[in-house]
Amino acid sequence: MRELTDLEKNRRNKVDQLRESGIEPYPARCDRTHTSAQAIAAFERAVAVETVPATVAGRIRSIRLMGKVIFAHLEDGDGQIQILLKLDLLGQNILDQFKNFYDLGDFIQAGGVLFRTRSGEITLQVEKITMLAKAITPLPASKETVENGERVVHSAFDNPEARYRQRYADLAVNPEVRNIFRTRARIISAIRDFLDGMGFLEVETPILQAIYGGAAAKPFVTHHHQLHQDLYLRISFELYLKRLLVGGIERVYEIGRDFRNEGVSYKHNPEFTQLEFYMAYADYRTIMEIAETMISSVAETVTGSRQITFRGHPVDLTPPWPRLTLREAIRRESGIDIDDYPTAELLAAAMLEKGLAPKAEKHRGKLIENLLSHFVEPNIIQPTFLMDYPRDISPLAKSKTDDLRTVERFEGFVAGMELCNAFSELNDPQDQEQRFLEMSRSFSEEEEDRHPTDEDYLNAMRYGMPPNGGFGLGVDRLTMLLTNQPTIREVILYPHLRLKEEES
RNA sequence: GGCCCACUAGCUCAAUCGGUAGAGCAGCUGACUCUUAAUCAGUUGGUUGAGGGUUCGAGUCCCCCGUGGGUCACCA
Repeated sequence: MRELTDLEKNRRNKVDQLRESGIEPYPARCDRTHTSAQAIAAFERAVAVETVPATVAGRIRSIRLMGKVIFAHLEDGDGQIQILLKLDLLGQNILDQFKNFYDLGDFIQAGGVLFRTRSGEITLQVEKITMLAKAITPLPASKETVENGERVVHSAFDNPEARYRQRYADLAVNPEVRNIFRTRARIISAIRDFLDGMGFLEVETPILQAIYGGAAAKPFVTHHHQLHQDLYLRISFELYLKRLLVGGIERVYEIGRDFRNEGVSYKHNPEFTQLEFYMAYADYRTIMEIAETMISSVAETVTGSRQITFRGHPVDLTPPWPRLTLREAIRRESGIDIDDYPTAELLAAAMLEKGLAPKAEKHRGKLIENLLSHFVEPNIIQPTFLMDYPRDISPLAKSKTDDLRTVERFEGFVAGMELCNAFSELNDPQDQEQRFLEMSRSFSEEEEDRHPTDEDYLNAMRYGMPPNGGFGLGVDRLTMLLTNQPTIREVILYPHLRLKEEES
């Protein structure tokens, strides 16, 4: 247990003193009649005909002692409202009690009547004031003022580590952080509305999986004690969702958490929120149209526009998005035409000339992915679909009929990030079995990267799976885009942080 | 995992060449009946992320560790 600071000890003593004088500093009930916004609206509606009584509740965010009068601002979920305590109305005892026992950060309740101050601010003239929850630890100091219509924050609590570790304090003092998460919730609602409107069924599939699959990632491993069985946290929903197509559900989606045991970065968190949907009788071209329609309409619902600004760049999400083959995009950005280098060795040599240092043991598809992430991805600011990917990095996608080395797959890029990934799903059980075999062969040297073959998935597919298109979207990245945040940590409430060494 | 940067009061930040650790806000005491970063006067508060070293003397230089940020690598 951490020792309290002097400031905290001081406040804790106030709790004791309040109790000694018969006041409970943490009462179970309050009787708020208005939020701050409701109170202000009620006063504006009343047009000074009558007095408007109201009881508001919230956190004390500022106090201005003026001798025989005290101004303060309360903050609640709707915003802030000013309160005024006057000596002639409340008496010396109440005023002294406020001065001695009420601090910034305390939750209080204030009842009285609304009026407008000389400077024009709608304010509650307090008749009764009650402590609702005494704060022991002072909030990280921050003061704000409005200058020329701009909100200026002084001494803002902005150390990223402290903010992420103590997100509660971050949210309490930084309203713009609260807004990010409101927007995030609206994004997810908008996605649901969109898909529900198309007749998709939302489902939940296992997070604990005996056999993981559906993506290229290392899993987290856990263990079921009673069953004596290792389990993996899912790295994707894909294989479970597509089984549902076999079961006759034609349109299905899931929004949930994936877990990938890999490096963290400004666009990677070990757990992240993914949307996947699968649609029978659709192929990747149909999915592409749905993707651009969905993302742009979510943007419009949430931000009011299909044109947004991301880190200073105007980004226009209005469909249709440009479509470009992966081969063409790489050729434009790097000068390498991958079709000129049919083997991994030749391609690696060409990449070496361009200043890349590809690992010799990589296979060709991985090298192409390298080219994509190095030359192409950072340069795509406007939304763009890259299509037609190498078969050997797309084991669940259907090959193009005229080119067996290439599959019907696309990824959507915006603002230098991969946002979504989709393909015409492979539904030929023999082909799928073959792909699984190829995968386990080509990675047999690196135990760590090997993925187990999901026999049951093949069983399902042998019952017959309708042709379908599938789609995956990084919800956190979409949120970054629509809230203009430079790192994924800003759009995840509790991003992964290393355990901090405790001092004993 | 590599490299670079940061870590100083509750918060945000200073501290010259290695020479007494400082400011604003918060806190505390007082003045003030329309303030809103209120104002004014006074005042408390520090194991400079941890540990070790060099030195007469270390926030500052060296070593090591921790955490965070950035970047590169990794990510069938």
